[in-house]
Amino acid sequence: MSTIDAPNLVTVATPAEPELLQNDAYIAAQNQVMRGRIEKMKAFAEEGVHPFANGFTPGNIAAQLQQDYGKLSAEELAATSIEVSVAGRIMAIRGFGKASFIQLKDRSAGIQAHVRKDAVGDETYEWFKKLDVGDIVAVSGTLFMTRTEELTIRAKSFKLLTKSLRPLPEKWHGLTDVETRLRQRYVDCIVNDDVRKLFETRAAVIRNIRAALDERSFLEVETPMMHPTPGGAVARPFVTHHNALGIDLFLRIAPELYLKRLIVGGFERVYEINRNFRNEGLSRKHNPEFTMLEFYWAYATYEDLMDFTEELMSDLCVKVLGKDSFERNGETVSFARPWRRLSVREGVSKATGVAISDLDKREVLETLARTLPEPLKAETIGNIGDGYLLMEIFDQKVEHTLVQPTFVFEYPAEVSPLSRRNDTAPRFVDRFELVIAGMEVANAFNELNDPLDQRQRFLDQLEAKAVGNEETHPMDDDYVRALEYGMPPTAGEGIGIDRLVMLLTGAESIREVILFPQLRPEQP
RNA sequence: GGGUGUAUAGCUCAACUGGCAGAGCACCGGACUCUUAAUCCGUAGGUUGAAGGUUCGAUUCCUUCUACACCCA
Repeated sequence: MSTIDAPNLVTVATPAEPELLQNDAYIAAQNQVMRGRIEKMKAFAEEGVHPFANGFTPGNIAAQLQQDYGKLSAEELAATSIEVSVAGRIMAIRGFGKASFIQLKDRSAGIQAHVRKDAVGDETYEWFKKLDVGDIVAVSGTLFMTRTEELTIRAKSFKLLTKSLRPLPEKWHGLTDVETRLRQRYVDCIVNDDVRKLFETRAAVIRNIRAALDERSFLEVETPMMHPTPGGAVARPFVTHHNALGIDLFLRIAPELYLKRLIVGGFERVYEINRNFRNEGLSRKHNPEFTMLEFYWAYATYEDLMDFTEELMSDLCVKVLGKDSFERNGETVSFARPWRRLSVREGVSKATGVAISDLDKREVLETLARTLPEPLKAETIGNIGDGYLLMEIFDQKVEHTLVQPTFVFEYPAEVSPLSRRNDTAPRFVDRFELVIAGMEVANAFNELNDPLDQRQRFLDQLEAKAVGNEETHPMDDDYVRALEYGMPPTAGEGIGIDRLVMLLTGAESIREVILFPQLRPEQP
């Protein structure tokens, strides 16, 4: 157990003083509170107390102390005389003249300390009174229980570790302004415990997914983030430039084609959890960089992936939330298996009242497309194929109505340039998307491994682009070359980690589950 | 890209129809040795997001810009 050397506050003879500390103009430019804290910092430094001391190792963390001793009675605790030391940020100071309570917070939890003048000495107590909410300090002493039954450290000594110059937000209302919370996420994390919890949950989600895949002999790999050809999805990429090579590169929009190259390479089961970048609008569901899991599984089918996804996610839900359901927008979303499986045409048929067989008729699709909530322009309708029309109708009429986890399958081949065709209905591909609470959470399919079909699909995409469709996939000759060596029959899936975390944490916006979401630069 | 709204002290918010810019908390000073938003007394703290305009006078009305939120594309 570490102890704090007395005298408590003196750590070095004379701390080096930054030039700005002597710059009156700089100090005068700060607000009242900061000026006061800079003056205190100066006073500490002048007395040889380093305001940014180093080299203290806490012997305990608050949560462990609370767990081990928080339930003992005052008498039991008094009998033990436990010596502890903690380090943390001062979140509150309640002074009573010759004694004070301070509330500390470390990475694990909060704990209270009681500092008495007669216990630490007059001089030390005078220094103690110069501490501010926000300062980071070390405290050592013995544990006792207050009359209100709060576990408390009876301070024998304390030490300033880090002087805080900026005041924290108000203790009662806290920090609520969304812009400030996101721009100064560090402050958000200091004062909003829910935010810290959310990101612990996020880490648990990723940890559990990784464990589930590792258990099943999937190999975690890292593929390029900078692509010469932006592929694996259809989205506008960010462009960057490599000086030495003299070429433009694209931040990846998906790792898919590289992971499948690795299936060709013989790994058979691979996954990657990392960022994708898409140069598109920002919204509650979209951040330009977002985290995807993609995994590829040789000798499995997309039906195997439905089973696996159900299992993975319902287990994950129980591990993270302790139950297999949660509330969202006033409805209970249940992750209990099995999950609904719905074909695109079935969904559209139910939503529109049109018979499934009629959804193969061009004029029926065109009529539906003209009567959507956001009707397609006549020009657009004329330019796009049946599959695009069908999916547009599905997206507008069906997707947002799917609250419970639903595997939507039977996608048109023309909107799925990388998926394997269905053996009995080659207009469609063996693909599903998982929709939960109206959000696309996963996308999976049997991988197209026929190199000739793949080349033709890329060519079809080029043709679609030539007639004005902006959302098309570019040709990737090397990927086709890889397929020409032979890729075993494989199913692959992508899961949007941010959206999954949104569901499991109740977050309404993707920005809440990303530590530093993209914002416009602040005004200077 | 379009529409609506918001921007005032470190934080959370007021300021009626255009008439001296305020409160709570935090800060600073004082009292107080079991508090939990501690309490009590006192002081101080402002480029009202930015730039223009109207007016005797603008936080308030007008224009433009910036950021953020929500809705839509």
